[in-house]
Amino acid sequence: MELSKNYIPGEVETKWYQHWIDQGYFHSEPNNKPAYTVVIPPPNVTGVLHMGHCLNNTIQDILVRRARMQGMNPCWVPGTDHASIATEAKVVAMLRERGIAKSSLSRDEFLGYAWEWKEKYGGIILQQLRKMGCSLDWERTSFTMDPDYYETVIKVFVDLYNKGKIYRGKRMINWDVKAKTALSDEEVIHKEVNGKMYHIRYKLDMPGEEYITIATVRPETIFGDTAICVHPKDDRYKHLVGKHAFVPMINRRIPIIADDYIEIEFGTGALKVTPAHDVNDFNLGQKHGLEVIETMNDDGTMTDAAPMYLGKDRIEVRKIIATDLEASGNLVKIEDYVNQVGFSERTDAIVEPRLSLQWWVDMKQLAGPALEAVMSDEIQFHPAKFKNVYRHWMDNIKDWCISRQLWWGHRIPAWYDADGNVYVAENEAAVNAKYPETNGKTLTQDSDCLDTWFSSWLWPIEVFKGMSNPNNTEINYYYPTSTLVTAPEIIFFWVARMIMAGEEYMGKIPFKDVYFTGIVRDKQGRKMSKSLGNSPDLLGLIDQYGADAVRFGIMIASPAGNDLLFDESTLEQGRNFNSKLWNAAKLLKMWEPRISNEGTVPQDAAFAMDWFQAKLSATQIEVDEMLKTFRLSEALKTIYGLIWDDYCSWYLEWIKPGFEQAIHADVYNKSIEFYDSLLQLLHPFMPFITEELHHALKTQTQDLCVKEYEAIGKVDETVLNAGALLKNVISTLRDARNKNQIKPKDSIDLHIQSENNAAYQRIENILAKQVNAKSIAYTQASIGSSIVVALEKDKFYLVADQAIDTASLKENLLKDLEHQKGFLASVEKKLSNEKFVQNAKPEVIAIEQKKKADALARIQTIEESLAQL
RNA sequence: GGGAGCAUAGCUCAGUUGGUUUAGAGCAUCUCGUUUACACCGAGAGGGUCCGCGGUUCGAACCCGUGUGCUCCCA
Repeated sequence: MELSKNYIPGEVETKWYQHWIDQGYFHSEPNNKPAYTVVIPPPNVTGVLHMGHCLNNTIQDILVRRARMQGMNPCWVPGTDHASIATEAKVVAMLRERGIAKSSLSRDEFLGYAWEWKEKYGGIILQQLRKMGCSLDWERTSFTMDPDYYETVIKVFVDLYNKGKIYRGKRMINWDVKAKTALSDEEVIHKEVNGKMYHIRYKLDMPGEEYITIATVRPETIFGDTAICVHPKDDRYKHLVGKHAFVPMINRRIPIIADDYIEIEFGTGALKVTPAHDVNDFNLGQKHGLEVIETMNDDGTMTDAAPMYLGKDRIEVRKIIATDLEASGNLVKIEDYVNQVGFSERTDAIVEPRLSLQWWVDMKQLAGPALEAVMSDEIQFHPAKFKNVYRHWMDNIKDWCISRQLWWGHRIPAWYDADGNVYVAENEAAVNAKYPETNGKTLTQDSDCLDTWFSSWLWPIEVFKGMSNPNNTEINYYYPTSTLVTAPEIIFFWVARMIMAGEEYMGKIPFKDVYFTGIVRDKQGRKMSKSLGNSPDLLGLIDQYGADAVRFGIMIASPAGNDLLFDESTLEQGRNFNSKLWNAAKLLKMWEPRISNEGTVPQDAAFAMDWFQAKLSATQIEVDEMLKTFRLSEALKTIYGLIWDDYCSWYLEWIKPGFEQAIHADVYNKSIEFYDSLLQLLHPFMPFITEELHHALKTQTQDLCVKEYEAIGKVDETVLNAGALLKNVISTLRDARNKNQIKPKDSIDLHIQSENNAAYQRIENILAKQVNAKSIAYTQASIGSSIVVALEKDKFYLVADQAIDTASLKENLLKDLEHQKGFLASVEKKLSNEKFVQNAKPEVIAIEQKKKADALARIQTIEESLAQL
C-alpha cells in the first residue's frame, strides 16, 4: 500500500468509524470475559457538543478502547437526559418564536411540541460523538424518558413515598421566576453582585418623632415585613423591645422583637424580618410566631401587599422605591455594597426564596451507606481530594426538593381529591385499588413533574433495565459499572445521588472508580461558556485538524483532576504528531523494495533492535502503571516521547541503511513490528491514524481496534543503559561540533580514549553515522590539535580540518570543571559529616561515595584535557 | 462567614515513605542546518532564591508553623 505525501484525516476517519460499526466491535453482549462497563454522563437531549464533552468523552473512549485491547468485554452505553427545565425552556422559546404562548396550550398539546422537538434535535449530540471516534455501543442508546425508564422513575417515587423517604411539605424553596418553578439548592448559582445597602427608618409607635433605622439590600420587600429584630444585649435598642413601629409607605404596625441571631455589628444592628422572602427570616418568623406576608407573585411582580407597585417587577421596584422612600422621609442613606445573589443555573434569573408546598426526598435516610462507600474507598475517587468535598456535603446534607412546576418530565404520581387529600400510587387505577375510599371520587393528578436528577440517579441501573426487569442477565453482568468519568461540578447533583440509588435499589455501589475531569477554560483561565463566546466550534476544529489531533490536543494539556487551559496550539501539536507518524511509516515503506536476506544482521542494527526492544518494554510497563492510576495525560506524553524521540529520532536513524543500500529482512521486519506495537499503544488515544497505519504497514489479519495486547517482554537493563550512554555520547559530540562551528557536512576523525573499548566497538558504526565521523580509532594517549571532550571517564578527540577555537574550548572546560568541583565539595561535605554517616541508610552512603568517585574521575579527565590546550 | 485545594523554567505541568549526581518534561525562545521520511522537520543551547519567613532533621521542592497571592465548593 502506497502512502500519500500527507495524512488527510477526513476520509480516513469516516472510513474506519463505519468499518468498526459494520464489524460490530462496539457492541457488547454478556459473555465469559470480564466486563468493563462505562455509562456516559447523559448529555442534555437538546445539547450540542462542547469542549467539556470532548474532554470527558475522549477520556471515556481511551479507557474503553484500552479495556477492549486488554481482552475485556467493554460496554460503553450512550444516551441522553431529558433535561426537564433546560428543554422546556427551549421549547417555550421556540413556541414563542412561532407566536404560541405556553399558557394557551394544554399539557398534552405542549408535550406534543416537546416530543416533536426532541425527535428533531435530540440526536445531534450523539452524531457528534461519532465524529470524535467514541466507541459507544449504539445499540444500547438510552433516554431518561424511554417508556420503561419512565415507569421505573414513577415506581421509585412511589416506593420511596411508601417507605417514608419522600414527603410533601410547605417550606422555603428557591423560586425561578422565569421558568416559574422550584429549584433544588444545587441548581442555584451564587455570584457576587455590586448592589446597594439602603438604610431606612421606621417611625416608632411612640409619642413624638422617633425612628428605628434598619439596613437592607432588598428595600422592595419591606411590604412583607412582620417584625423588626434586634439583639437582646444591644444597648441602643434594649428599650424598644416590645414596642412597635410602622412599615413606611403603608404604615402597617409591626412589633420590635429580640433574638441573639442578630449580629450587632452588621448594618444598623436592627433587622427587618420578612418571613415570606428569606430563609433566615422565615426561621425567625417561625420561632417568634410572626405572620407571613407574600409580596411577590410567581413571576416576580409585586402583589397587592404593595398596592402602589402592584404588577411591577421586583427588580424595577427596587430602583424606584428609593425615590419614594426619600419623598416620604424614610430614606436615611444608600451605601455601595457587594453581596451574594443566587441565580438559576438554567435560566440565569435571580432566584427568589419563597414559601411553597413541594415534594421532598428525606436525604438523611439515604446518605449513610453512600458516604461510607466513598470513605472506605469501596468507590475510589480520582483525584482523591474530592473525597473531602463529598464528605462535607454528605455531613451537611439537606432534603432534596424534587417537584418542578414544569410539564416536560416524569409527572408526579400523586392524586388529590376535592378535599385536598393526597394519594400516591403508580396510576389512578392503582390509587383506587390501594385506597378504596377514593372509588367514585373525582381525582386530580399533581400537575408537577420531577427534577431531572430524580431520573438520572437511576442511570447506571436502568440503562440495563435493572429495575424494570430486575435480575436480568445484563444487569447482573454489567453492574456495578467500572469507571464513571464526570465533571466535579456534578458531584452532588449526580454522583452522590447515583451512589444512594445504587445502595437503595441494588444494594451495591454503582461504579468502582470515579474519575473527575477538570473544567475546560480558555487561555485566560475563563470558563468556557456560550455567553462569553469563548467556546470554540468543536466540529470545525475536527474538520481543521482531524479528530485524532483534537483528542491529542485536549489530552496532552489535561493533568489529572486539574482544570485545563485550552489552547489551539496543542491541536497543532497533535496534527504535527499525525504527520510524524505518517512520515515514519512512509520511511519504513520506502525500504520495502530493498529488503535483503543475505548475510547476517549488522552488529549495530542488532544493538539498535535490542535497545529499542528494551525501551519499548520499559515504556509499556510505565504506561500501564500510569493508566491504572488514571494519569492519562502523562501516559500520552510518555508514548509521544517514545515514538517521536526514541523510535523516530534515535532508532530509525540507527538502523537506517546508507543511500540506496539494502536493509536486512530481519531488521525491516522487526522495525515494522516495533512500529505496530507503538501504534497499538497509542491507539486508545488516537484511534483513526493508528488503525490506518496498522493496515498500511503490512497485510493484517486483524483490526488494531480489537487486537489484544501481548504480554510485555522482560526489560534488559544492561542494553537500556548502553543505549543511554550512546545517546549521551552522540549528543555531547554533536554539541562539541556545534560549539566549534564544524558544519554538519564536514566529517571528522574521532579518537576514543577509554578503558572499555569493547563497549564502543559494538556501536561504532552508529556513532560514526550520528556524529559524521569518517573514522573511529582507539587510543591510549591524547591526540594533538584536536577538540577534546570529556564524558564520564572517557575522552573523545575530534580531529577536524578547520582551525580549533581553543579559547572557547577552554572556557567550556573551565565551566564544567567549576561545576564538578562544586558538586564534589557538596558531596564531600556530606560524607565528612559524622551525623550523616551515622544516621543515613547504608545504600544512601554508598550512592554518595560513588558520586564522589565519579566526580573525582571527571575532574581528572577535565584537568588532563585542559593541560593539553 | 465555613470548608477544600493550589503556588516548581516565559507557559502548562511531573517530581512516588525526606537522600538516585547542585530539580525534570512538553510547548515556547535562541543558534545552526534544507543531509533522500518529515520545515507540520533535524541537531544543539539557554532558561529555576522550587511564593516569602521561621522550624524539625545529618539532610527539605517534599514534613510542621506562619504570612502572602490565586482557585474552587458550601452558606
